[in-house]
Amino acid sequence: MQDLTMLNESQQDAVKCVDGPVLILAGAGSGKTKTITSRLAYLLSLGIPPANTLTLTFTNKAASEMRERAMAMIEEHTYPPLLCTFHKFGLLFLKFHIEKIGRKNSFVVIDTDDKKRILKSFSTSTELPTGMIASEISRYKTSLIDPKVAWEKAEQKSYQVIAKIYEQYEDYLESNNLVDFDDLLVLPYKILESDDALCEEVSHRYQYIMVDEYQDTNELQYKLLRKLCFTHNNLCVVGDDDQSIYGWRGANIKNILEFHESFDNVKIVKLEKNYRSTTQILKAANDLIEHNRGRIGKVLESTKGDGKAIEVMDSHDENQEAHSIAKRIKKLILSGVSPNEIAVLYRINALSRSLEEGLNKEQIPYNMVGGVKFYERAEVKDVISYLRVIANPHDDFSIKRIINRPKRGLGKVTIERMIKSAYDNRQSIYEYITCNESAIEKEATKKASLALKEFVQNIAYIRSIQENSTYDMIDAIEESFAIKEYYNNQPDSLERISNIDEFYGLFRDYVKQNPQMNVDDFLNELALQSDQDQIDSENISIMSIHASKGLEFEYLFVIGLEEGFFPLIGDGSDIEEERRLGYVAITRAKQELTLSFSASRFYKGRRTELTKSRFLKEAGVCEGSLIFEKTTSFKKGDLVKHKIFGIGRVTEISKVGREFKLQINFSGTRRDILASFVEKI
DNA sequence: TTGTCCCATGTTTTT
DNA sequence: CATGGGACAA
Repeated sequence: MQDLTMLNESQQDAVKCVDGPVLILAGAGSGKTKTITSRLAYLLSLGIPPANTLTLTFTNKAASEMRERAMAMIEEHTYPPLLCTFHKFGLLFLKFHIEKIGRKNSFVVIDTDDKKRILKSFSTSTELPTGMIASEISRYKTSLIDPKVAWEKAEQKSYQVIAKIYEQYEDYLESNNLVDFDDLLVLPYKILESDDALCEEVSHRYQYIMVDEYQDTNELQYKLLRKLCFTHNNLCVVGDDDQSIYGWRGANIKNILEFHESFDNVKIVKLEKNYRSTTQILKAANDLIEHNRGRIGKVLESTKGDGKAIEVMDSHDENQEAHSIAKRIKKLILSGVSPNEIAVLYRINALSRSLEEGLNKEQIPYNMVGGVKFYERAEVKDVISYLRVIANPHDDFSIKRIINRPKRGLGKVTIERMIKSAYDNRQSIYEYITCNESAIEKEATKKASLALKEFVQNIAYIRSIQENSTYDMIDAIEESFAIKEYYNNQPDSLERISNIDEFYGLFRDYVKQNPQMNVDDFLNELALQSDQDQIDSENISIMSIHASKGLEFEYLFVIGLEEGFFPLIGDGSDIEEERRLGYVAITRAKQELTLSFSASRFYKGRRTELTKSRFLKEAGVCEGSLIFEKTTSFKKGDLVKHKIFGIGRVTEISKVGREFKLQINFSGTRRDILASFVEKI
């Protein structure tokens, strides 16, 4: 029997509830991962075969962390339980069952960027932004609304347009045997729904299901889970309604709020003991989240003692803010704090710029989490497209990406014409080029048709190498297509080339370690991979609050606590979700928390005056009105610059209403000017 | 076909 | 400010 003495009472409760639906409300820092992994180990120790369990997470990072911790607890010879992301599960499922809906299991998984490219290639005339079309389509798909219904339901013209594009998109995916991220959940659901026998078999197979971060599940994931557990309802979901911060991308907080009504005899276990933060920090978090109405309700209790008071820092502008934070961080590091115990969080990525400058000035190395993902960089995606074409030359989608990269003298017109001819001939682009040499010579310039001929020959050549050795393929690719050479003459060449090399290395490693897998498997696995796990343990971290979920730091700074920035106000913004975001931010801190706001910021090309965030007051860390009590960083004697009058020196400072008026000496002429019109130099 | 310049635009992000 | 996309010239 699994040893549970390391767990507190409620954690043990959660672990021991094996049968039936269980909701574990796990507050921030309450030992959630420990509880889930212990529960998994406990299930196995009861004699439940590992293959009959299924544990689902949202990110690969969470999945691997859990796997690691669970494996440490269970006996070594045990067959590993299935523990993966929702999407990986969908991928595995489709590999086995996609043929039931008349598709081949050699499908290719496309990412968001691919999706947008496809959509862009359709919408020749619409003014609708591609991103918006993409997210609407995603919404339709995850709500199981097919294009026809979408069209019928569309009242506005723009939604009719979207419905049409949606239809075209679905046809495109099917005819090219592509699968997008939504399909990884939608298609398994559709298959299960149309095949009761299979549904029963699958449900029977996964006798014990656990879901992590349940507050982030969407409608479709809920439905899928219902299918998976319908014969037994042994479903254990773990989450925190106060940490639901992905509503904007379809997460449905109702899933967790109404879990006890959706299933019969739900057992609820609350984990409210917090092992992470001091009482002061938790009090602020509790006070803040208290202001939300739509929540189950729980109060975190600290085990770490009172701690230091939360500090509220105010600055004149973002540069001063960055400077002060950099100096504080420097002091912490000099006093012996390890840099990896320090982090700075922000609500929107745009705020990172000034922060980075401030850290650079103090020569503090930092590690920015998030940003452009490795596998999403243009140069890496180019190489991936080459691999896809080599694996399957009829992959028109990937051919289109690389056909003129490196530049082969093919223009938009030539390519379009060729695609159309290929389409009319019912051939793939590759087939068309190989079989219709004479037609191409008529359609394209001499240079272009020669280039095309060489292109398909090279592909065929590499395919022949691949049959003998996948490993040697890389050299042949680089030799034939000179992708690195191409990027050599582009901006950021050094970085791009090293990314390509890194990717080549990854591919070689994969081939070595999985000799039985083919290129397709590698590519599909890649599509589901993100690379945020490489947090550099040597440096301090800076990241968005979203990216900080699940992490913790001894010393934490949160910047940009101003109305409009945090809470962020805009269309589609939800004040309760903003508040939950604030809750997530605060609960990342273990020992010391500093909240910072600035009287003004330079954003979207203009300087805006700001008032401090209502969250400061709601968290009880800042008394007084929301109207920002202005300060000025100008001193008598400062050199300042005015757009018209040029450089001058401050001789007098006074207050006019809530503004500051400076008397400035511009080479002998004294003028009264409002502080916001001059810059310090 | 490709390179350059100007204008519009501007959350959060995983799979 | 900084980036991307469209228009236009070479």
